[in-house]
Amino acid sequence: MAEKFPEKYNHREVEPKWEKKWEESGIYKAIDFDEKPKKYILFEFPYPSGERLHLGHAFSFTGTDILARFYRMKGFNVLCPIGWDAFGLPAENYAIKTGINPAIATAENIINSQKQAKRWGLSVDWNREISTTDPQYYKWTQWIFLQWYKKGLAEKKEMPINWCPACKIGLANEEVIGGNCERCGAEVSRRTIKQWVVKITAYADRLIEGLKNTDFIEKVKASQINWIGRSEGAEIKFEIRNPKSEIVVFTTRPDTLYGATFMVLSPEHELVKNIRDEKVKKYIETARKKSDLERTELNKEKTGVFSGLYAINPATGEEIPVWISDFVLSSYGTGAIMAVPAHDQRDFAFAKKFGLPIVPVIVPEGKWNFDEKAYTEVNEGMTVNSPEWEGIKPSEAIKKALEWMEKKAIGRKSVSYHLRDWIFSRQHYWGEPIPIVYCEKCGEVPVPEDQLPVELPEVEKYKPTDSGESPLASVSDWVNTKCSKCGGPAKRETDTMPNWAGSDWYYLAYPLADKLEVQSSQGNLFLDNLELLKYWLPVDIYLGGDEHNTLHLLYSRFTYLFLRDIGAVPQEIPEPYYKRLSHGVILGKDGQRMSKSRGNVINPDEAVEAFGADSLRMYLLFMGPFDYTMVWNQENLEGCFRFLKRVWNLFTGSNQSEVDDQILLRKLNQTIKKVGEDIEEIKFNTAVAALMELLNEMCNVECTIKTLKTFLLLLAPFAPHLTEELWEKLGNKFSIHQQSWPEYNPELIAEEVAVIAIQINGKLRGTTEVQSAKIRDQKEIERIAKENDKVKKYLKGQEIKRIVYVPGRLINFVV
RNA sequence: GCCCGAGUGGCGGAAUUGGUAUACGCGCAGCACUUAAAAUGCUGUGACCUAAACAGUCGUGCCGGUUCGACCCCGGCCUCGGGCACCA
Repeated sequence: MAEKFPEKYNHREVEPKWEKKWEESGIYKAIDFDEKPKKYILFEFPYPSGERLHLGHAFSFTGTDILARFYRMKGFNVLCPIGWDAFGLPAENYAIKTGINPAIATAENIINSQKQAKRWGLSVDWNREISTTDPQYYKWTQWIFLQWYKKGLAEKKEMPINWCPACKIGLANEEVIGGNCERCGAEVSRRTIKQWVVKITAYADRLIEGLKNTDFIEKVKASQINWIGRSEGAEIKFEIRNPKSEIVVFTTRPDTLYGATFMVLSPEHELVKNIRDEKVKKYIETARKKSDLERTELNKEKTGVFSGLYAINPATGEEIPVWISDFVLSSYGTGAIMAVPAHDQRDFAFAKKFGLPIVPVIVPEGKWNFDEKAYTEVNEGMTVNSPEWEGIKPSEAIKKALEWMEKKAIGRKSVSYHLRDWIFSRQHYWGEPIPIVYCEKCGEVPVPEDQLPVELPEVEKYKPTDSGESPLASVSDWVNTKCSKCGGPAKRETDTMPNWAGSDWYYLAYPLADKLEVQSSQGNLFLDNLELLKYWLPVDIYLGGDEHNTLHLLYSRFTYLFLRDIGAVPQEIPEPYYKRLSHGVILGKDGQRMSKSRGNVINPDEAVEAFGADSLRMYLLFMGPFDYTMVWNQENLEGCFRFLKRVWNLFTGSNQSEVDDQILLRKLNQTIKKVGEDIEEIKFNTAVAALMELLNEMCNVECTIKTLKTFLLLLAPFAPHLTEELWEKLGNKFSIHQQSWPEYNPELIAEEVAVIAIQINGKLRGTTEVQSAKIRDQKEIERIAKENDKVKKYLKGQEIKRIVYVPGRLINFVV
């Protein structure tokens, strides 16, 4: 019998007590090369901002923590780490406002965030904590960049970028909010400047193919594939006689070549640069001034200008005019198109506006008015006016057209991608310096690897300079350096890396965390530790938000594939993440996204103070499916608090019995099965419900000590503090979180009696209880069912045409 | 426009993937304890019909289909949420 402990459930006492003990005892340590099977469970590391960690963090971290605790109990060597993605704009903006060095503000925020995370009862391995702003960390972020550089995947290039005229800096796409600068709100325009670019497009196909080595949920795979946007088609050459030149276009519809009645070049196209015509020059000038937003928002009304050039349609041999319009993008395909207004809606709109001819080369099966709309169907209709591929389906004509073009050497198969190369420069201060110097003699020179890291110097002003350069440009001590090749004077690159750079490889840093601190300048973090990486990789379960399903996931997968190509990560492991799960979003109680301006922000720390971390954890998981968008409801949180109080009171009471209650034993075994399966399937809400059901039954009877212990074990991942306390009070040794997950007895799960539904024509008319042993005996069930009074009533005077019996479930009489 | 996801009581959501719709929780109502309230415990709670119980009818966004049987599968819509978008 357990001792009596009649005091009230006091989370304020219980929770900090155990958090301290867990920290001192280090029970959540992940062990390198342990014999137990490993499980690498990862949540997206947070950004430690002045706002502290928010409810969304508490939610996703808790979900991850349930998995970590569960798999630990299941006998796995679990790695569940935490770190800080600490470079980035918020810290820099804060520095601009206050003049406080971002390094100091960030360090402070990290301390506060650590306190929060610990207070939530997360079972992370704090020995492996990392921060992207630590020079020993970003040394390797820079090293990866140098490897790209060596392999020709990183280069400095003239690129059109988003430009904020007020802040005088280039902005990444993610820093442009609705066409305006995220920082100052000014309207963003386009500007071409020299930028570091990483050729992620070289990996486009492999990033698609690699998905088959993962177990990502469908929507994640879909978003990756969508973003890459692979499309197959053809490149076709169009000759220009005067002046002699040619235009190459990319098209997915080579079958419509006979219908190409004009061509369109993007304003940035090479050929356009030599045209002297005033109207053309003017058009190009206005196009340049337009922001991306304007260019795409004006999609209703097409603009354009005739170039004065004519090209030869290689199929018809006819001359067709070449136009210039900004609806053709310079960054996709070849920056030029053949326009087939009869079979492309955009070309159609352009032709209508400028009175260009529309020539159908595919006839639909039904009626079609080519004066109203383009016909774009590929799998229906028949080609016409196309001597080389006449009278066949467009999809077949595509193949024939390709063959014909290849034979005639005017075109070939080609693939295009929506994916663009990755602009890697930022004119910000608070980021990793790009390890390149510019020597007067030798030109662009990479910093030798043994001189890494190139440390970020302190600056006085965090705003960019008037020239649009990074604030680093003004630190002359730092900028002026020596060339590693010739020893002559050189200047450092002053652009820094984007926020993605540090998060590209952080999942590799956790297994290597202790190596980060002690590495020598000669050693190589990756190459020297391949075996360790091989032990821990891949990440078994990666939990994150939908907002990172495309870019972060793509960039980090690309980084991994690249590192694998150069042998820096294990060859045996093709992808960094095996399973990717996305968590949902919690809205404020008004059903709106939480934001300071709306005043609907729920502070997780307040909830923890009022009801305890365990209550909050239970509630976050119980509120709905883990990947749903859900609305915060304080009353439901209190319901979970009540549940924990009832648990406490049950254990406080002295209603223990010596003998197992058979009904309870069955429920207990069913619950062991259910909770375990639900956790594995990320159905936390129903796992919690099952625990509540079990508690309800336990409250109605006297329980054995064994039952009580088992219940605690099942609850342990969800309410780690409470269960640890009660575990101790039952007289057990520390810690409940080092116990094994309970096993269930399959024989005890089966119900003794089955309730069988009786249907007439599929409508429920009654139920009957049958001994489980008899459920296979259809004759017997039929007999019992027919004796049911209600059934008798319905069957009276009816002829039974058919009887459907589902063993143990229902019997249906068809009359 | 394209690609995902979702529509179930007063509310959040369950439903062994074709087999008794609404588990669990919240809310609400009643009762017990209390001088009273809070807390706690117990009972009830889809709608309609009925004095009530029984019985019955309806019921998972809408219309139709398949099936002995459909929240679940098929066809056609509607609404909401998220992402992408002049990508040739």
